[in-house]
Amino acid sequence: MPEIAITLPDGSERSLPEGSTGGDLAASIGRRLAKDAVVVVVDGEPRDLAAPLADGESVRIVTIKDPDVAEYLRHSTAHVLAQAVLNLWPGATFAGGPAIENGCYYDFELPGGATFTDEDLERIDAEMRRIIAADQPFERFELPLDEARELMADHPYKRVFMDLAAAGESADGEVSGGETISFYRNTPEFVDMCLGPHVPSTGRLANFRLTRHGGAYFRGSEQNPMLQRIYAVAFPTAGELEAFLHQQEEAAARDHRRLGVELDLFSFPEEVGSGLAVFHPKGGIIRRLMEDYSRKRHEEAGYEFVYSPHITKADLFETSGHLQWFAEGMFPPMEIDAPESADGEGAGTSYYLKPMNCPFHILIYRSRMRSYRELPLRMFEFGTVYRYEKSGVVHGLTRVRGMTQDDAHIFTTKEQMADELGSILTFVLDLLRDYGLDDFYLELSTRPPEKAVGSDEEWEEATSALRGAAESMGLELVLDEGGGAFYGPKISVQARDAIGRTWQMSTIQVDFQLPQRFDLNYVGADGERHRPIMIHRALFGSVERFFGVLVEHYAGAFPAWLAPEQVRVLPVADAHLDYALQVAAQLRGGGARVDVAPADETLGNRIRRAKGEKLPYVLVVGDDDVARGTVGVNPRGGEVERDVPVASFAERLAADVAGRH
RNA sequence: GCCCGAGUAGCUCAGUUGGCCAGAGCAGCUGUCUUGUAAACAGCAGGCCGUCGGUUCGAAUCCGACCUCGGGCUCCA
Repeated sequence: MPEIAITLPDGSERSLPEGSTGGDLAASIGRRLAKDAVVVVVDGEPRDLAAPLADGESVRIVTIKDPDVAEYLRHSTAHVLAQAVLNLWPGATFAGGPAIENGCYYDFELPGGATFTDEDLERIDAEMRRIIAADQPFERFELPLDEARELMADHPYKRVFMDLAAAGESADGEVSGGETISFYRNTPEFVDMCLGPHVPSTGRLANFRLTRHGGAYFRGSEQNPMLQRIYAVAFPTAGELEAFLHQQEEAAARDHRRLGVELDLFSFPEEVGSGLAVFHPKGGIIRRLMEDYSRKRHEEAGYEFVYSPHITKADLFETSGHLQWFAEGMFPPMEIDAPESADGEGAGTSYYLKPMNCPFHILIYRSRMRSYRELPLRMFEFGTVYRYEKSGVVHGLTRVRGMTQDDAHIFTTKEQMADELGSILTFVLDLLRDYGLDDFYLELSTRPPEKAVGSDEEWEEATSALRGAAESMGLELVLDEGGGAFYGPKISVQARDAIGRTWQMSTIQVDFQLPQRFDLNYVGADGERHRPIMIHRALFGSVERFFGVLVEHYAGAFPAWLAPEQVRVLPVADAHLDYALQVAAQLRGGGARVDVAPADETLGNRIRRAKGEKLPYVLVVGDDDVARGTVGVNPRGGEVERDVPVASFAERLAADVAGRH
């Protein structure tokens, strides 16, 4: 029998009979490997274990232990999900079902426009486990386009994918544009169109959980019908699934919406309106400290502070272009002196709530002639803006309709731009670190393919300046090709929090458009007028959002410098109250935020309350302390210490605050 | 904006197929207790059952609209 030669990743060669598959290869190496093999990667291309190998190919066997394997498991899990739904809902049809981070989803259309319920997920889960227990094989086959369309006669969305691919357009990875269409068959009844590869059989899939269901537009467009999507998470091992679910629980316990209520930080009164927050006194302390520190650092970094009103006449946003491009995201206008109240003479004036601060800062710039000697000119404002976010997107403090941006606009010459971008980025990252975030990556968004203002040279110059600044930070840089706004490229800073979630924080955006629209200029050393370049820069993004991120990052346990109440002094009995008040006064004299909880309740209960409120320090004072001038220190997350002199505790607290711990 | 779900006391939740006075725990208040490190005891008070309309002899419960919240899609200048 003729043999083929296969190269393995370690460079060694193996001979196998012609027609051997990846599975045969694994079996020829070892029984254990054959059992653990999931797919093979042939000359860089993933394939099914059952696909025949050819002479001279390089093959890597992907096993259950391989980090790449999750993607295949997830994709195969999606097929099982689809089969389960089609089994349970005769007449249902299905659209796309890709693997995604941590799992997969599948989109369906149920007969009669039905939707899924939570109970349905349980039924589907049970059916999926039945399919997995049956250990159905994934069998690949290919058909020419016309036969493929025939096979999917009952599934119009699948045929849309085929047509898209045939027309050379993106089919969302569901099908490629070749001569034939590939399918996978699990049972005589269930076939799904798919590029593959898949695990050899459904028995390999066990560690999944259905998580959510909801509506989703076909191919993500509001123009298309809404399908019903089911999400699953899936992992190679039960341990990974458990770990993931545990992490989800941990994240839920940190949810700033929940902690905001529990810790009495902020609320969203229904009477005020959706997406409009009020900050309670404890949240107010944190917010003020955040803002104060930011102001101090901005002042040191050469920013000048400006202020602007919350509303303005429509003209300003006509000039800026906001009404042309973003009117949908703005609150509707207030009509002042409308025609009916002005005896029909003349049009009324429209005032808008501002969605951005930049036009105001531009007017300040333009209020007089500017010299190159003034540049870079850095204007900073905690500017409150209002955006009419769509009703379905408002979410806690992270997506609101009224927010305060820590907004700065920097006007520079073209020559200064690169240096300025570098120092802004350094400034931003340093400041974020002071707030306790220290794990970042950067994203560079470049010119969008279609609409864009500014010349190619300008884009190139600004983009490379941004890239240079980003690279000099020594951080991971992700390219977001074509993801920039039409008016200029940008860098966004993504921060990973204490449990590894990423949040988009600061953005640094170059703007070619507004200096033009407002005809900004400065007089250069040559006596000629030149156009400045404008950089938009927000560090927190919005104070509200950053507040929410910090709540989640710290799980509500704010470091001493931000904690609303840093210390609570608990007298053991009434007899020790005077001493407790004295200790509190002494600490307060050093600038600490201290309260005393009198002995109306048991000590244990007062400790419990203070712990629930996540105070950095609880001090207990009794007879011994009164006698010796000491305190008992019960630090958050630490061991109780007795007989600590008040002065040394005060020093410790001061050190915490100074070190932002 | 679209699809699904939910709104009962400050918070977390019970409230059977529509049937008198709507319940609990925690929090709050008042007493008693005076305590050395995560829940002392007793009592009191607290709700137009999200809002408006409808069905009904009768609505927290059924129907509709609206508001708000949660999940998903789209969006996030």
